[in-house]
Amino acid sequence: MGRGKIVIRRIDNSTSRQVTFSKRRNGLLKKAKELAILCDAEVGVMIFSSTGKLYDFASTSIKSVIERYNKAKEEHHQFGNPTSEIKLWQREAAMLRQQLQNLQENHRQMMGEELSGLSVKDLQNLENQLEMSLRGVRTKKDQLLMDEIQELNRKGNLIHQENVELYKKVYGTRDVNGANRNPLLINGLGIGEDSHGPVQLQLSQPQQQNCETAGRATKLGLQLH
Amino acid sequence: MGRGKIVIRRIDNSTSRQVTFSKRRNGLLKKAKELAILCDAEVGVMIFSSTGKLYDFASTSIKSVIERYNKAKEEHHQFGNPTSEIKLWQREAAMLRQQLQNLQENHRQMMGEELSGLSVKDLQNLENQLEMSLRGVRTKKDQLLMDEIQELNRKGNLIHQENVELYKKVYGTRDVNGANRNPLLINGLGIGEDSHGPVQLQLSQPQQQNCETAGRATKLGLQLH
DNA sequence: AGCTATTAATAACA
DNA sequence: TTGTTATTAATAGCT
Repeated sequence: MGRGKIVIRRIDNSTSRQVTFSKRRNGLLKKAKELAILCDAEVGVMIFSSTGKLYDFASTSIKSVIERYNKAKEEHHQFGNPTSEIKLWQREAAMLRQQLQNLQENHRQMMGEELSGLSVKDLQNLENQLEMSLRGVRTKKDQLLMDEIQELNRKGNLIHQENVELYKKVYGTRDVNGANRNPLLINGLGIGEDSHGPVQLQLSQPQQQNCETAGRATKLGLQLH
Repeated sequence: MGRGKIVIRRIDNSTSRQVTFSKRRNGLLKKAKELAILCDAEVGVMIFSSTGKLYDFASTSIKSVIERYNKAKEEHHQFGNPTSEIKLWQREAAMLRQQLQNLQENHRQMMGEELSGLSVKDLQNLENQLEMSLRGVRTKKDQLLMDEIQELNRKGNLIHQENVELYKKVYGTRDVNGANRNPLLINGLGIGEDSHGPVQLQLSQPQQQNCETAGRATKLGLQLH
């Protein structure tokens, strides 16, 4: 229900993620409100943004909803009314520490460290993941470089145009394309030796090749057309 | 969004109200799920139908959401109660959360996700790291496979020895090495067709080759010596 | 429970 | 951030 279809998967781009969060959060809260009114239901919604900010809605009150939830689960006073706030924070810290530890172990393995204890199958999975990551990174890098080159071409063309105009002004309309070549750097970048037109740069090959593509020419470089 | 427009007001007809409740409840839960996934948020929804039945969703767990909610509310009213120990634990948790977030971002990049925002240089560094990791993982895997093969060889040799002993017992000392070959699987593994000695297996090449090593033989397999 | 005609939500863009 | 609009998604009214 937008300009395009999307798959439900964490949005990579942080800005888009925030915009979508804001819009969908409002949508969710509105729907919760409507459900409560239309169907005479008691509804509670709690949302924490990835930055930790809280947004909530309750048709009655969050307190009431939580109490009713606890009652329904027959776990009175289990979560709603912590005895010791300090203990609560200690548990939070312990949980975070645990998460951190898990992620750190995972991270070390992805760094190629601490591999003892892994089976051949584990290692194969890790290897596949790394290969996939590598492909992604290389693709992204190639893309950036291509963009850069395109930008350079654009600028080169502008300069070339400018020079052609200048040439006309200096020499009038006579002999613009003929012999008696102007010593001016006609393309504005000073690398197109024989070119009469605008410079065109591009990657001669994908930036990096996977092993599967080995055997083809692999030199990375700029090529003039 | 239906055959006709409706106003948000309690539906009088009990049957319609129940049908609408069922449909919109599913819609709300779906939207909550999507918000959590798309925007990396922690979301909890609790719904009580007018008949008192409970329906809920939580991206983590209702328990976690409620605890976090309580914490957030307490934090907000904490001005009057600056207990030093609580603040200590809060800072600890905040620090851990920060660490976790940093590591998560790093991890996502190593998984080849969320690469927008990285420069070509960043991507090059990441690529180098991934290549290094990949080499480490492959080396470790090769080592494990080599160990496995060595163990198989050891066992194979033991079996071979045993068979030689049995052969001697059956045929006495005559013609142990001569013609009239025994149909017994003399090496105990059934793959050494012409071998007169113990079987020797080994990796013909490193398990995987990096691009740098492309051009050398790359077939993975077992080789008999 | 299914099926559409419609409305509502929202993804992409400005 | 806030608004606009082309599309998709949700769903109201029926079967």
